[in-house]
Amino acid sequence: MAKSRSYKLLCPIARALDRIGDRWTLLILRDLHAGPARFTELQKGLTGIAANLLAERLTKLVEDGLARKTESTHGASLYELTGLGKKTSDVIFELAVFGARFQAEGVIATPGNLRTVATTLGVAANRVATADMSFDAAVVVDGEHMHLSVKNGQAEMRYEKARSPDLVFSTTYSDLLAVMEGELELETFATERSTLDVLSASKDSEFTELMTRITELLKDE
Amino acid sequence: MAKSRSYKLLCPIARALDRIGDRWTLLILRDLHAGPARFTELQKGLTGIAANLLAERLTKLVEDGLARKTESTHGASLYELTGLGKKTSDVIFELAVFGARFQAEGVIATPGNLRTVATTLGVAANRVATADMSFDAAVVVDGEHMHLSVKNGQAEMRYEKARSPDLVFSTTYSDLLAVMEGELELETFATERSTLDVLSASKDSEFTELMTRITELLKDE
DNA sequence: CGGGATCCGTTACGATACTG
DNA sequence: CAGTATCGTAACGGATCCCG
Repeated sequence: MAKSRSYKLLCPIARALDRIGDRWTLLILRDLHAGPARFTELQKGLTGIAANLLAERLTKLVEDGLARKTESTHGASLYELTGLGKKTSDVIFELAVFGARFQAEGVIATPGNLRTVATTLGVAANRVATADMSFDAAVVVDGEHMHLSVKNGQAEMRYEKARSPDLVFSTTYSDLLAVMEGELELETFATERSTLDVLSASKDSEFTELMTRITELLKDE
Repeated sequence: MAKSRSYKLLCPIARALDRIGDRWTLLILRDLHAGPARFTELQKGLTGIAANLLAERLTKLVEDGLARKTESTHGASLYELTGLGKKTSDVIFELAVFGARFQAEGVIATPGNLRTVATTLGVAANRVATADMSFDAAVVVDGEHMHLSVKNGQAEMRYEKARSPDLVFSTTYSDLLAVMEGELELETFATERSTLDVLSASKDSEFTELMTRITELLKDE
């Protein structure tokens, strides 16, 4: 079971690719970085993946210790990253930064869910979060709920509803992409293309600061 | 020409993988980070790659603007990274860090040349170099010559002979791997398993500091 | 209905051989 | 030396079926 060609080379990069270099594997990890997910949920987010491939990849991720399968109640299996799996966030972040240089081309499939957005924003936020920031934000994109929590210089974005957020930030997927790609001014985006409901005073400036830093991060090519 | 399945997904990570996610592509980039190389030289370093695959991948890298082919004199073609291609160094560095957690397993092929080592050390050095460092080091591993130049907080390792180095550091591939994997103490490595010929005074402490920082970088998992 | 397993046509890979 | 050509094999992709 679980194939995958191995490079069998004595090099850390090759060893990394033997674990996470297979087709789809990094995208599966990407979606898992947004929190535990079920098989069908992953399949929806990874437009076009075949069921057998997703099953194979998940099996290998579990074998390699990057993910774990937790059977919750009545066989409803949940996949989540292990500590080792979470270490891939830096790789994923650098891929996102590199990929942000290119325009989307040709016919593009819309993802079945926005886990991809959650992770991309999450790893970016984690890079720019400062120690003095501390808040819980509900981020709503095209009606899908995400939960960004920042504390102690660490940021984490989960694809789930926030219970008691300090603020609620709402926008659309296309506007978010536009601002990421530099085609929409952050100013316009913040004032006209999104809404920010502040529930807890003084947290909004921290959130705005974080968003500003993220766009700057992607800007310096 | 130049196939490669495309994810066609609206996500920066998928866009990155459409460029550099194909099998072998990241390893080719790895070797190119050690400086311009010829077809056969790349083929030697990438143990096991088929000639047609290497040709296909190089064509695609050129098409995508990550590499360029410079016909020098009598048809002796050289491949080198473009500015865009060099931007992959962060991705490669993070892959190396992640891969360094795993032990080499099973039957492993020895690389035909040590470009892989040059790049791995080079990207690591680039992360830990400080602005006050400035030297040219000749690094010799198993008789293969590399050139590490550090200046203005930037480090670059090339797979070539240094012309006028400030120091010459010699060791073996297996000892280098052992110290990277934490199986050999840096102290033992530096005093017994390698030689350091200082040609220019005061540069040796800078080099030692750099090496210390690299091993520490890989240590904090 | 969620979570796969099985089957099968298509595509990419890998090894070897061959050519300018 | 720098690839191209060929071909068997392995992996992918899509669909269907199955089981709790």
